[in-house]
Amino acid sequence: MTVVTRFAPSPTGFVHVGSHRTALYNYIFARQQGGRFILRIEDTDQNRYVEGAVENLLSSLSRLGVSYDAGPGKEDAFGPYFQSERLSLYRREVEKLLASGHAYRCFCSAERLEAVRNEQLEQQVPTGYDGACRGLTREESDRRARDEAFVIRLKVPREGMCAFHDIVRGDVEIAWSQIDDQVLMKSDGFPTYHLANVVDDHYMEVTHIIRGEEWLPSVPKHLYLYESFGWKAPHMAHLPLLLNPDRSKLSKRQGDVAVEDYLKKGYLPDALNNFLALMGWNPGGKNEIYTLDELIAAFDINKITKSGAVFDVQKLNWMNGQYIKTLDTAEYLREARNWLGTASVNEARLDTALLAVKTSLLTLNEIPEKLAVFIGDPAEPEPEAAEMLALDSSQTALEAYAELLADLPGLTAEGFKDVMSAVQTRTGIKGKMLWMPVRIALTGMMHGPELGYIAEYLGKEENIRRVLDRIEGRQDNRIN
RNA sequence: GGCGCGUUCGUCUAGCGGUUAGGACGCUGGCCUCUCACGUCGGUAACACGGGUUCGAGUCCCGUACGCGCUACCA
Repeated sequence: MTVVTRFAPSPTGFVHVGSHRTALYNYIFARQQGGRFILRIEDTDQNRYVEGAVENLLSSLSRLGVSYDAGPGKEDAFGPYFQSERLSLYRREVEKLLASGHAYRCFCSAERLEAVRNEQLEQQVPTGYDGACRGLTREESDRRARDEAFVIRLKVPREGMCAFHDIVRGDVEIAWSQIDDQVLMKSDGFPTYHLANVVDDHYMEVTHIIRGEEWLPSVPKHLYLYESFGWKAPHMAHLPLLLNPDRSKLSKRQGDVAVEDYLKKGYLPDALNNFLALMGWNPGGKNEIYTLDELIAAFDINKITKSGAVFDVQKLNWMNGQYIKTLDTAEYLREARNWLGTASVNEARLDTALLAVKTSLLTLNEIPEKLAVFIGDPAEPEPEAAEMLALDSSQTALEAYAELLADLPGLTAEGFKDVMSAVQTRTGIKGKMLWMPVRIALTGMMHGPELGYIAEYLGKEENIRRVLDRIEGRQDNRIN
């Protein structure tokens, strides 16, 4: 039997990183098993419709390289893949349940339901439907259905235990007495998640349901539905939640949660996938860096972690930095040029500057600030830097540097090292005492990217000009 | 409140009865003939608690505590 997994989000906004992790696991498992991965849009709640949410979802998946075999825009015999386009199917199926006595019509008003609920809350007893319509005869139900609004509820067993196996949790037991007579069909004719997901998973031949832990408590309802229909239930794996640093469920209040937010900040898709895949599953061993293909090869659905995982941005940052470093020059340059923002860098030498900051980047959006050292006039030296500059040896070094440079046709990062060696040979000044004065003269600062890159970026003339500016008593005696 | 799930360094985790409890991030020290970063070599730090079972428990069982989830005509 070929494995079929599905990612079934409801289009209510942006793609949460936790949702993306779920999508990833479904995708990775299907690919690994040589199976199919499908995308189904669970748009059964008309009140939660959000403009553009589907488009956003699709683009998010595509940007992260998670492709589906069937779904929106990729229809096949098992579609359509929008639940809102499958309403007649749900109605047909729920009729079967009504006929077999596994479900019943409920005519209770929203007001009555609320009153019941308040009463239960007050009495401190478990809340849930009180079963008022559960015992209605078929005749009475049919009669009232002609002119009264109703919902259809599942008639769950009242006694005994529901035991099932979850790939992540192992054996789980829940008493049927704890399960409510869940609404399957709303009064607006739309199915609830519970009905729709069971019907669709069956007809779409889904073999493995991989979803968030929040669904674990409703498994009995789903299992009862499968049983009532006479269908075989898929295997299930309920994933641990992603958490905030304070261990509450990952939420907007404590940072970014949308995949798109991270993309906007300059995180690479591969890094994001890698990081998310390792939240809840781990191959063991020293390595933490895995491409999507490597994840597919290494993944083991039986080794998914049980406990929630705190989303640690620091580790994501590190991982993203690792991915940036492994980008080859052409790829990096192409990507980096999209992140210049308003930084006005010398177009002709842009690549030199970009390459100079490559290893120091954690995220691509740091590029403008990292490039600042290359732009405009050198900064005014801090006291410590000015002090260093004033040293006799510094002055000697700078003079030698300017003179030796003047004899050269041009300046490259490589040539810069040669000049520095020559300065050392001539003056005997070396190490920090040699490099610092030059760095300060060129940039005004004591920190920054590798000096050779900066020297190359500025060019011979500008090097000489800046150095001479820092030689005392020589301000009026420029070489240019 | 009820039910369910969970609990190994600060964080992500390895461990599947006998280990000096391993790795990664972070933090930190050294090195890399300039700084920072990179890289590299070290260091720091954990089995929630209490009972069992066993020659032996992070690993199995029970309880307690704490955390989280569910408890809708939302998913």
